[in-house]
Amino acid sequence: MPSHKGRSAGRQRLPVLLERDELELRTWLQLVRTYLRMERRLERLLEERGLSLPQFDILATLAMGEGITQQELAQRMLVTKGNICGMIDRMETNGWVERRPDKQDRRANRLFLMPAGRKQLARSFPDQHAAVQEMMSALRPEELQTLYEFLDRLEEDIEN
Amino acid sequence: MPSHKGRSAGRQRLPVLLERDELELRTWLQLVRTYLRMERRLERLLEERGLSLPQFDILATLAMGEGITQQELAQRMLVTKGNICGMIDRMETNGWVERRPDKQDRRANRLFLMPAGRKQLARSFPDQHAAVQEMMSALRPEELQTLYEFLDRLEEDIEN
DNA sequence: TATTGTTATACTCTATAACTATA
DNA sequence: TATAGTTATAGAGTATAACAATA
Repeated sequence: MPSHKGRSAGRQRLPVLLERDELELRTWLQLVRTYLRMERRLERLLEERGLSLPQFDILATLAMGEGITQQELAQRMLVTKGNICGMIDRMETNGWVERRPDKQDRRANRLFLMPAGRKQLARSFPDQHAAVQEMMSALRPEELQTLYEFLDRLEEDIEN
Repeated sequence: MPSHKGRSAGRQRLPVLLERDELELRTWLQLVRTYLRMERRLERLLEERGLSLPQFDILATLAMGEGITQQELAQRMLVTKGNICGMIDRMETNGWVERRPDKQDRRANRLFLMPAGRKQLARSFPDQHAAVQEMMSALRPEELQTLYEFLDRLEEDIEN
């Protein structure tokens, strides 16, 4: 069982600009490091399936609720509509998703998963899931629950 | 004081692939959302100063310890050496950093901050710091400490 | 007028692979 | 042989801004 006091070679230390022990900043820097480590590993896994992380996110988002518009997708993913347009272009070319014009509002497209997209998600999801389970195993369930609540509260504070 | 139970419009929900309450995955998804929100906000701030987040990271890393090699920088930032080479090119063009050949090992470059780089860091750091402080204010000090420890343990588990 | 989506443009970050110089 | 750095190439993701169609 690893101690959390250990330091390995590549670890960053606090900037010289910080004289005092700045808990907020230290926590943010640790959040970045931890996130990046996990992200890189998950990206590697997805890459084997020919998926980028944003593409996986789009597939997963559509699996949660098909029929959203590109604008809605852009807002959920915190990117611009022009960005989403290009990403959907690529994913539609691959046959993973489909644009269907909205009958009521003819400006809008509704987005749907195609069989190939479902298949991609179904194939890559178990890997992602297993990797996440493994990476999270350093924390006990009650600790995970606490971590989740802390992160949730942080996010709420930001979006307001 | 915001409750952590609230749900706003753009929040994602769990994929349909998940029947049970998967704490690990739910926590990871929340980590992603929280990280992205904070990252976007900090990127906006840096953008006003003409800095990208990776560039800021490099400046901050060098401020922590000048004279590291490109290879060492690549390892700390979890990217390839070719990547670092291009980034240092851009930053050297801007006069922010400098390559100095290592006398002992003539294959290697040692990286140093230039006055303009120090100035960039000194100008952007207070903004970043204040934003981090504000975003982290949803948690009390003892909660921040706990969050830090959890993240640290997670990272250790991954890098081993 | 406002909104949805598209297009054009540009830039950063990222990776891989082949290459040079040095160890 | 192995390592540090460079270069060339490629691609994704991101943004902005101007545009068309529709509301």
